[in-house]
Amino acid sequence: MSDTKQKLLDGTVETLRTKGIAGTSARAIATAAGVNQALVFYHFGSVDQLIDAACRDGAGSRVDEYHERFSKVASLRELLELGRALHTEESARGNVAVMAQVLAGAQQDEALAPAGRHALSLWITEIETVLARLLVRSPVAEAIDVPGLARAVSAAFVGLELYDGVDDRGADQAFAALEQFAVLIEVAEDLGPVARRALRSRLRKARSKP
Amino acid sequence: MSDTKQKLLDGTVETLRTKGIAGTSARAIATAAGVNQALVFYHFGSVDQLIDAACRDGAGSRVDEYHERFSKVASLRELLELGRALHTEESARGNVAVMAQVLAGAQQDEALAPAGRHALSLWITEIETVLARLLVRSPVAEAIDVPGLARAVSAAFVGLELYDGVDDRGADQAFAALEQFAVLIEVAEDLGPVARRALRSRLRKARSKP
DNA sequence: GTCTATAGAGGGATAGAC
DNA sequence: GTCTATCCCTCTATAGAC
Repeated sequence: MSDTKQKLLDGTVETLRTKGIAGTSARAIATAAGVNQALVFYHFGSVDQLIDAACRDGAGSRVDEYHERFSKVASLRELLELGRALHTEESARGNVAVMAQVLAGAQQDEALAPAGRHALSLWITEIETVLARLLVRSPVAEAIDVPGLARAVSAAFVGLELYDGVDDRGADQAFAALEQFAVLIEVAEDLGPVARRALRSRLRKARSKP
Repeated sequence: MSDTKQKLLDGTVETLRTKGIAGTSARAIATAAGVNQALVFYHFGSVDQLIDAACRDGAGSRVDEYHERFSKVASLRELLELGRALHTEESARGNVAVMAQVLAGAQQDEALAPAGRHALSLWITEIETVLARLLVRSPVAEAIDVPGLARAVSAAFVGLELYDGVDDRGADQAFAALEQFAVLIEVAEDLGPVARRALRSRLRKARSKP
């Protein structure tokens, strides 16, 4: 990867973070990257294609970076704690914010949708793996579709990022409530055999008549 | 409220929905509203101020509209069902999508932040009221901060809206998982006195050493 | 209140020199 | 690969006629 191409990729992430999808133009990106504006089109064809590439590059390297920490998570509470840490760390570096901007742009711009979908899918896969590992043989996993839950958690994370941008105290409160939630599930995980059997039968009943 | 002002408010919502925050210009709004572009500035001063007004107007009337249905919700499962119905109905009319676009824009544009915060706060208040009513005297309410949970739910809803825009099948899966989740909590709500006492003591222990 | 016209900035994209 | 220069478009905002 040539130096200029990487500068443009990094400059795009930077611009999306600081100016949002509405302010991300070829000129703004080139300024952030410290290169000539015409190089956006020479190397990537169009602004949309550059955003696509930058989104994939950024999300890929960031997920790789967090992979080890995900793999060490041993409980739902720890997963929520990692989520909160990730939220804090990434607010500064801005990868979740970038994904939120691309997703917002992708609602109307078909060219951005694949990148947004792909970036989010990387996080979903990571979270799905952890959840599957944590919930194996638990009554919770019997009741809940884990891939679906991973998608809900990932989407919620993006929403919390946007909420944090307009009300950081409210977002803190939301994160705190979710951590209390994790405790609740862990308690359910750890029920004695009698309660567990009762829970299972209740869940079966609820699922058979949805 | 003059006819033109209302046309501009409606046109702004329409434009945010169909073109996103990046494509919402005075000209685009005026075209959608069927009025002259200069009237944006005559009536509202600037595009940002018009978006602010439109966001408040749209969210206010939509929350009013759903208020009765929220007040009739009798269980968490019904709340999730209403959430899913709301998501489906609003995908067409676009108020949640509009809020997502304003929140995305508000990350960088200080002028949009109050409107995004306000619109979301209306939904949060509604959900908080329902949750407080549903969880009164339940072991769940003892463990979880209800205002925080309402914020998490509302933010998650915005994230799911964005996710739906790039992967509607994945979003469906996420909603389904959350509905299964509600069943799980209802089961916990409905434990016998012995299990309930055990749950409480576990929660107390978990909270005392967080 | 509503219109036309326009200033002045910024946008995507390309041609062509180096 | 990189640069300047440029075309043509859209943008916000305002001035001024009606």
